[in-house]
Amino acid sequence: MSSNSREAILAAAKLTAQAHGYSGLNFRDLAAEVGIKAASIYHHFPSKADLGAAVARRYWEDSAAYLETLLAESTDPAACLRQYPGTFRKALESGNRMCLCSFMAAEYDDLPEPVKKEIRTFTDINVAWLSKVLVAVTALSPEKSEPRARAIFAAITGAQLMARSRADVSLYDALIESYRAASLLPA
Amino acid sequence: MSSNSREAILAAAKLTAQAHGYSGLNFRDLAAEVGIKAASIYHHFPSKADLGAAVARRYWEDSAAYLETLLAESTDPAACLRQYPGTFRKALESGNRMCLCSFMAAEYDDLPEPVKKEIRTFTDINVAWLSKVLVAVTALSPEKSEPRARAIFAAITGAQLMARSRADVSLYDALIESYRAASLLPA
DNA sequence: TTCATCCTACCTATCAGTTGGTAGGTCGAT
DNA sequence: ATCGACCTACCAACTGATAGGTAGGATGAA
Repeated sequence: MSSNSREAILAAAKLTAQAHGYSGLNFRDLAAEVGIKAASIYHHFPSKADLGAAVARRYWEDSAAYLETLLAESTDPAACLRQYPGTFRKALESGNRMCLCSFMAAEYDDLPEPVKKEIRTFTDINVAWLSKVLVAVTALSPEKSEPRARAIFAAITGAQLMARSRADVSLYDALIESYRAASLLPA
Repeated sequence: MSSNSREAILAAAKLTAQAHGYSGLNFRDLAAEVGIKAASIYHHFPSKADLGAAVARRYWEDSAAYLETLLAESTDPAACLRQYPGTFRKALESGNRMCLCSFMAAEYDDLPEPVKKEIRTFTDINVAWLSKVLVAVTALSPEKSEPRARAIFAAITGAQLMARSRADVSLYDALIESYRAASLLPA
């Protein structure tokens, strides 16, 4: 068992943050979901900022691992790229949530610095992955693939936001399809 | 003078909401900025939800008026379309704010219904305008221009979010340029 | 083997600060 | 005398955070 609560707290905080952001996180609700008292969370995380940073860090670590697995298990980078938008679709599917870091990007100015840092890292990892895959898939040079990668990531973030505010996953799919039709994303 | 405070409250609330969202709005800070006491705001707006809805409504009304003026004063729809991303740039320029409705789209699930309604209207107006202009500028049919309009709007929202989280207006410009290069937006 | 010590993982109780909101009063202009 | 615009003085609910305590297991020396 040892420190199982820590994992439970991280998991619950992730779900809440995906739906209500960093400011939507509160120790009492979080504790209730985990089955402990609010004060006990401080045993695992010294402050809300630490908890937020830990959640965001875990989030990009998992994302990075998933993206690397995707590339490692496939011989076709183009197929990986096609799957990429789907990774952001999952959150929308279950409970109209969205990518933790896309959400927190909106709150960015009000975030504690440690949390900001993890959010930036999430973006950087995604842009780097996209850029790498774009070089393999398209005729884009490394210098041109990075701006393109950033554009794709930003556009996907926007698609999540729009689909979420209509509580309509199919709108997300339609937007991604439009991005392909407009050749922002390779078809 | 009459009810000048009402306008001052709306103006201050707009700026705050663009920087910190609906949940970031609070009556005490708002009142202090306007120069009255918190309780006096209730004389003009019966609740926070009403204030939020009024701010969002005023926001899309101003946007709609501006967009129509843009079209009316120009004989070239293509020039209007080129100017469109610039309307979202202004908020980023001054104080790293963003479009009120793009921000509130993130908080959407926690918004009171009257506020949600105004946010949807803002999106609808923008998509309708873009769609109309796209028909005039490109060879897209009305049926194909609306999905494209939605894609453009979503992508611009994402660009705002990304630029804001890096506090870098030039990143916004670069993203818009990438959208044009990828022919999501007409060049 | 026993006992003192320490640690982990929680608890209760409480804090100060902030939130949206209300009750009831003041005051000047019409 | 009425009324719009504003005030003071509250309130309950909720926020992140702290102080101090407890039960139970591990550790290590006698």
